[in-house]
Amino acid sequence: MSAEERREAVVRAALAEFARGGYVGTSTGAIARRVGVSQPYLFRLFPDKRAIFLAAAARCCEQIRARLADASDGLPPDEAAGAMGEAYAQLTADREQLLFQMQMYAAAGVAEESGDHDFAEQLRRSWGEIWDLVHLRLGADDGRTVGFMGQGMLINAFLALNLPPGHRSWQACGAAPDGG
Amino acid sequence: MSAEERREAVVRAALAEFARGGYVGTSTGAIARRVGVSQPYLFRLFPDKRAIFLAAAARCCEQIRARLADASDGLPPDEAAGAMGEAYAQLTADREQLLFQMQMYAAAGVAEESGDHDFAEQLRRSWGEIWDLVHLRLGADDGRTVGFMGQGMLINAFLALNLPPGHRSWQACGAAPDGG
DNA sequence: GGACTAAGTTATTGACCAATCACTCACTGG
DNA sequence: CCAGTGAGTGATTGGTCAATAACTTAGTCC
Repeated sequence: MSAEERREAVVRAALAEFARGGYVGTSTGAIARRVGVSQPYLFRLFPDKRAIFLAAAARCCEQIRARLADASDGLPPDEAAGAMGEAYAQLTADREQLLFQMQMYAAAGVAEESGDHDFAEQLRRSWGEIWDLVHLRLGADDGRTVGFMGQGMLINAFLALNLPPGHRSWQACGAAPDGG
Repeated sequence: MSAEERREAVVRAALAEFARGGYVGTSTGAIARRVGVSQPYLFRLFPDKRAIFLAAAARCCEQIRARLADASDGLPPDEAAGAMGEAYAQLTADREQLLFQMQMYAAAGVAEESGDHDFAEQLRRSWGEIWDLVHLRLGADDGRTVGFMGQGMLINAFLALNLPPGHRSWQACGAAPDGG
C-alpha cells in the first residue's frame, strides 16, 4: 500500500479514535492499531500527533460542507433549509462525526490558550466556508443563516449529552435524534 | 482551613485548569499547585479526578443558570430575552467559563462512549434546569427558547474558535465578543 | 499531659505515551 | 547480481500521571 493510501487510512482511523477519546485521551498506538500498522510508522506518514488531528479535523469540516452543498444544490432558499437540515441530521446520526466535531471545538480552545494559533486558524477557515455556503443557499439572509447554524449547534449539544428522544428540548426543536 | 473550604478552592482551581487543558490534558498536580496544596491531598477531598471534574461541571452549570435567572427576574418575556442575552455575553466573556463549558460537552460524549452514564446524566439534569428557566422566562414559547439557546451555542462556537470581532458570523448575529 | 481528630506532607508505584533510532524486507532497474 | 528505494517493524527512552501508603503536625477535650 502506498504512503498516500496509508495516510488516508490513518485519517479515517484518527477520526474514529479521537472522537471517542479526545486529543489528549487518544494514543497514537490506538490509531496505529486501528489502521493495522505499527505505532512508529505513523511518524513517517505525519510529523507528529498534532498533524494527525489537524488532518482529521480538515476532513471532518470538509465532509460537513460537502454534504450541505450536495443536499441544497440548485434548490431555492425555502427548500434548501429543510434539505440541509435533513442532511445534517443524517451526518450527525453518525456519532463518530458528532463527537469528533465537539472534540474539535474543545481542542481549538486549548490550542489557542497554549499559543498554537495555527490550529484554530485552520478551523476558522473551514468554519467560514461552511458559513458562507449556508448563507448563500439560504438566500443570503443573515437571520435565516444564524437560525440554521444555531439550531445545528444546539442539536450538537443535545447529541453530545445523549438527550433522550422525546425530551422537551428535542420537541421544542421539532426534531428528534436520527436513528439511522 | 476546613476541608469544606478547601474543596471549594479546589472546585474553583479545577474550573480554571480543566478549561485550559480539558479533562485528560489536565493533571491533578496542576490543580493542586493552583490551590496551593500537595497533589495527594486532593484525593482526601475527592475520591478521584473524575469527581473533581464533575464538581466543577456542576458549578459551571449552576453559575449559568443563576446568572440567567438573576438577569431576567421579574421581567416580561420581551425584555427577558435581551437581558439574558446580555448576561450570557458577560458570563462567556470570561474565557475560563466558556472553555470549561466546551470541555464539558466533549467530556460528556467521551464518558457516554466509555460506559460512564452518570456523568452525562448529571449534565442532562443541569441542562434541563437551564432550558426550563429560559423557556419560562421567554413566556413558554418553544420557538423563542430554541432561538435563544441556539444563538447561545453558536456564540460558544465563535468564542472557542476565537472568531475575530467583525467577522461576518458575528455581524450576522448582531453581536460581538464582549471585551469585558 | 495524654488520647483523639482533622489537615496536610513526602515518597513511591505501576502504568502509559510520543517520539527516535536502527533495523528488516520486498521490489525494481541496470 | 547488486545497488537503491520505499514500506514497515522492534526496541527503547525520557517523561508524565493518578493513586496509595505511611508519616507529621496542630489543635482540642478531658
